[in-house]
Amino acid sequence: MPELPEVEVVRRGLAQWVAGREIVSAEVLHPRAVRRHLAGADDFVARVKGRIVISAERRGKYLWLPLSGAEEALLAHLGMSGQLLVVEPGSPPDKHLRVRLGFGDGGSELRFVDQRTFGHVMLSPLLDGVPSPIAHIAPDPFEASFDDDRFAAALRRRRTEVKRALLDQSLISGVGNIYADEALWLARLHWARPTQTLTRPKIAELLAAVREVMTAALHQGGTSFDSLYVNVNGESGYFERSLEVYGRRDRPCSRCGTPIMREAFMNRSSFSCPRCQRRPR
DNA sequence: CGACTCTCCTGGGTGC
DNA sequence: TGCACCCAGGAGAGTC
Repeated sequence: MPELPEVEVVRRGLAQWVAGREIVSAEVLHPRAVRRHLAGADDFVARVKGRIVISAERRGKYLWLPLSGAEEALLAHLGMSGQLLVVEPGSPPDKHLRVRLGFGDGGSELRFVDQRTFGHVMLSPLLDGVPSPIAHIAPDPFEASFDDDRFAAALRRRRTEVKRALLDQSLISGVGNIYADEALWLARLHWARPTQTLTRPKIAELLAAVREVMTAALHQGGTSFDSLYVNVNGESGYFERSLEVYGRRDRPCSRCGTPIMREAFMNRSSFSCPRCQRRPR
């Protein structure tokens, strides 16, 4: 599942392999992939043609490619299973190929591949450099505009559980189920801890944990990156080697040896150490 | 507005 | 071997 670190690896790949190139052809193979482009697939195709990709940007789990001409960007979200692949033209089509872009230099093409189709691409206006459909989400914790004190104040005003708040992209963007569990483990917080009981030092510790697990993941994701492969779909190797709790039910906590437990929460899984992360009363 | 649930989707795994 | 079912989960839409 691509969260902030995986999406950042993709962004770097796009900046390296796609920026500066002119889009000359586009093909939408599955309408659901452009469902948020309300003017439709034909409009999407017509409007990306002839545009030069200026750069590759990211906020949280969203990626966008500002395009030449009007203040517009090609906005993408990978959902659960989305990949952006840079491949040689004519290479065999992937089973779940949804959108294909070709470039004027005749070189590699950009493919959006997505098995579960939770991801999407669209063309959207840029307002102050940010695509309008994501104007409502908060900066991610690696942006200069992310304000730790503001986050702490907003978190303490909430009347909810800390994990639910971490997953709320309007409070902090880029955190998904996996890194939420990992950061909570590192900060020794149970996912059900009421946000209004968190002290400011504890929130600072939690933010540091979020940054630490994501930075570690980014370093590992970056190392598996090679020339024509812009995909990182949560399969960078970080999953296998470095996760402390996610997906590790019944395996020993690396701090205390207690078996990790899995609980259902928000229709998904939460993994935690019952000893290091005491459930609130 | 805040808190919360529902819904979208596919394919691998599992139990009978 | 077939089939029903469960599970993974981001985030917008909808409810209260």
